Amino acid sequence: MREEHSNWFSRWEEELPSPDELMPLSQTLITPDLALAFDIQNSSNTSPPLPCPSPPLSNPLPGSGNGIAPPNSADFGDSADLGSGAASDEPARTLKRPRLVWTPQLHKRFVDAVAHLGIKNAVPKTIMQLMSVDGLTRENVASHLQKYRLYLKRMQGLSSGGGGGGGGGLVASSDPTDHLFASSPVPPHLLHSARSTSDHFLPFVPMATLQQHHHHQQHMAAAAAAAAVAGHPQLQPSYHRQVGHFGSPPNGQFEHPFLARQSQPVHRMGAPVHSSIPNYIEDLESANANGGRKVLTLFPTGDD
DNA sequence: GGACTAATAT
DNA sequence: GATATTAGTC
Repeated sequence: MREEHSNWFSRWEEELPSPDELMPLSQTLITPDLALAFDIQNSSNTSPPLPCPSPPLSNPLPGSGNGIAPPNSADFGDSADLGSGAASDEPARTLKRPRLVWTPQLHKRFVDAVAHLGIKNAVPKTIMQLMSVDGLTRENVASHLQKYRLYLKRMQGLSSGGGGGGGGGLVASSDPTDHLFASSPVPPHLLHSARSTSDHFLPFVPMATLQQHHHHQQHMAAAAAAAAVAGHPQLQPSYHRQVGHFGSPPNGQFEHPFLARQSQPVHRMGAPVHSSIPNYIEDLESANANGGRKVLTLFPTGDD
């Protein structure tokens, strides 16, 4: 029974798409037209070599002299309407980003991050950093986290035999309810109601790297985790936030998915935790959802 | 002021 | 129903 713990993660890890599988996809959606329209050239690419092997930590500081994509550039309200000239320039900071769609893969990554952090330390900012998905904002994560917590709550209620409510005989097994959530296994320790950092389940998060002088407020554990996440110089997963805006390649360069594939020496140690969370690509889909809203879909390549 | 959560809006 | 946005709080 206890073995299940190491089991679930092992299985889970296996399920995780390998770096190879994850890389592709990316701008496949950027049609030649778009590229032309924006004068985008596929020179090599600007993204960092990313020799980072294990943890998906990264230092989310755009300011780096990378020359990579600045956090957010213009985002056009209507991508299709190149002519609109809305954001071609660089105003855009104020424009709204496309609605994010949580694909199963993206959600999986999310769960992975939460699992690694432990529900207690799993707060939007930290999760976001761990996921290191470009274009993903704290708000995105916060919103999703809110829903996810609700889901966990429900799960607990159901499995706890509480069932008092009109559950009837419904057990977790038969709940097609949250399709998305159901798509990813919920780490057992998440259901047990938050343990603490000291829990035997902390994957990486080397406290040794604490170098951030956090101010006050909030528990140190969270800060520690965050610091660890942010304070890893060598681990630079994928960091470029250029979501939803094909339009303004900061450097006028776009990296090619296939070209940019980072070689991730996924070395798995005995430890069940610490899967390498590679990189995700985003992809913009103009769905005429609401009065001309666009839908942003960050999706990984590889399938599940 | 930043970040978190819960509530509410779209 | 899924996300985004707002509001209150720490």
